[in-house]
Amino acid sequence: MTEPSARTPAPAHTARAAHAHTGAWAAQVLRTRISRGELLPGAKLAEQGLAAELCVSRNTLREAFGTLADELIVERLPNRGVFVAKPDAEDIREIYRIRRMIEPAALLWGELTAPALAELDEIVRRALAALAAGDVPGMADANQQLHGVIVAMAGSPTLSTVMDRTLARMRLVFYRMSDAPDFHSGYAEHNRDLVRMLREGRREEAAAALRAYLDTAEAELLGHLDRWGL
Amino acid sequence: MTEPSARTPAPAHTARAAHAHTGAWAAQVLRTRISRGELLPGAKLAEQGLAAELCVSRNTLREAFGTLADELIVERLPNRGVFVAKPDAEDIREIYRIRRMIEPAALLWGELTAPALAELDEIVRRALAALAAGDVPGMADANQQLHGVIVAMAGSPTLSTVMDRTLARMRLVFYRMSDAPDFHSGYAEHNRDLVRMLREGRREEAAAALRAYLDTAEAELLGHLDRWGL
DNA sequence: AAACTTGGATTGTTGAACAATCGGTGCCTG
DNA sequence: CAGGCACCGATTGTTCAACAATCCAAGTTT
Repeated sequence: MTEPSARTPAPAHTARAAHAHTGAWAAQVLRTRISRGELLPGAKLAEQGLAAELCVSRNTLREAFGTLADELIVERLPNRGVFVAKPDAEDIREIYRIRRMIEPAALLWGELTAPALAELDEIVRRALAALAAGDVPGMADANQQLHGVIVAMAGSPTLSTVMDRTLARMRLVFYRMSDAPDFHSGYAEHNRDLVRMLREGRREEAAAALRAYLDTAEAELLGHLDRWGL
Repeated sequence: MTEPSARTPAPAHTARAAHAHTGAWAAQVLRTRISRGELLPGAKLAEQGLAAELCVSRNTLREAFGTLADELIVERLPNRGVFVAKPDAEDIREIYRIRRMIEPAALLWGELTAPALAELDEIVRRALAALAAGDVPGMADANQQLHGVIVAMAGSPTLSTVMDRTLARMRLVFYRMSDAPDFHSGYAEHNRDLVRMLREGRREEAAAALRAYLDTAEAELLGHLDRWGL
């Protein structure tokens, strides 16, 4: 069953792409919804309703759940259901443990190509523009892209996937703290300095600065999580 | 869940999976079989036969396939079937890209505890004993354990999982080259030196040595892959 | 009011069914 | 005799309907 699905009142969803595997397609739909904040941390994903809404069988939806659970975007409670992951303090610590390892490693030992540097410059430019415009989502996007490109310097698809999933979990953290103040304003200029060090070949310095940066960011997030409780 | 496993031989009778995650149980069974070399790279995993042998439905087995495909232990060719992964040169390069990042990072920035050091010593001791006895599988095991413990110093379950999966892929590489000469003899003493540097707090030195070690190991594997073709 | 029982809803798993696709076989054509 | 083409069986992709197991909440009993 590829395109058709014309048998049900296709809900507000134009997505009817040629899905290689229906399960993967469903996973991508849910991934996107979660990433956009349409499904907030803690929300329940009921099999019956979702299967009907996506026009896939429960079995196929279940396959998608397995994928998302592997990515820790979703939590599976046996016999209770599937819920959007709700990162707690320990999750935040784990996120930063990962980032504190692979990001500085990529800075130190990754391949520093001209295109990569150009890309970093462009992202920094966008981040500074967003900062000047007070565009918080824009700064958040640029920030995530920058750190993704840093890890991409390692040249490893696997590590880039790990980073992508980690950043997806970071987004869940931010959705949990949507009422907390802005975290990104202070980081745009910091990122600019980081790229400058890289361009000048001061790799050890950049790695150390990034590790310090990640330490303070983690502490700040944990502090706000404490303040805003739960 | 799924009990203490311990149930590979008898196919039919005893295998009534306890109600937990039958899919995860099936995945673990296949993971073990592959890791032991009972299923060699390139072997086909037919849905029908395997489902019958494991006493699970095709749907459940398919869930297990999804898990293993995510782990890159298994390759899924659309409409053709599922096969045990057969790592090629590019896979080897990717494996070492990963290891060259996360292992030295763990050495540099991980937590160097006394129990971890004791564990490393014990593993080195076993590796040297295996070397003296000419016990190649023993050396291979000790080697993998050592590098697993190194990454565990990072304190991150996620990174340890990445490393576990990477080592599982390494095992597939070795199964592909079972006719090639022994790779491990030269590494036991190298690992001993590595642990000594760590114990003396010479972290940068240990990280650099490990990166060099990984470079030569990769080159050696790639060379043998070329020599023995395909 | 606390503990127990019951009922309804949801998940976990299965088996069968059907469409889609692949690999090979053998025929036909040139 | 070589090459291409259509058919055929086998396997995969997906769905459906059913049932057992489990959980949650409400109602009942003491």
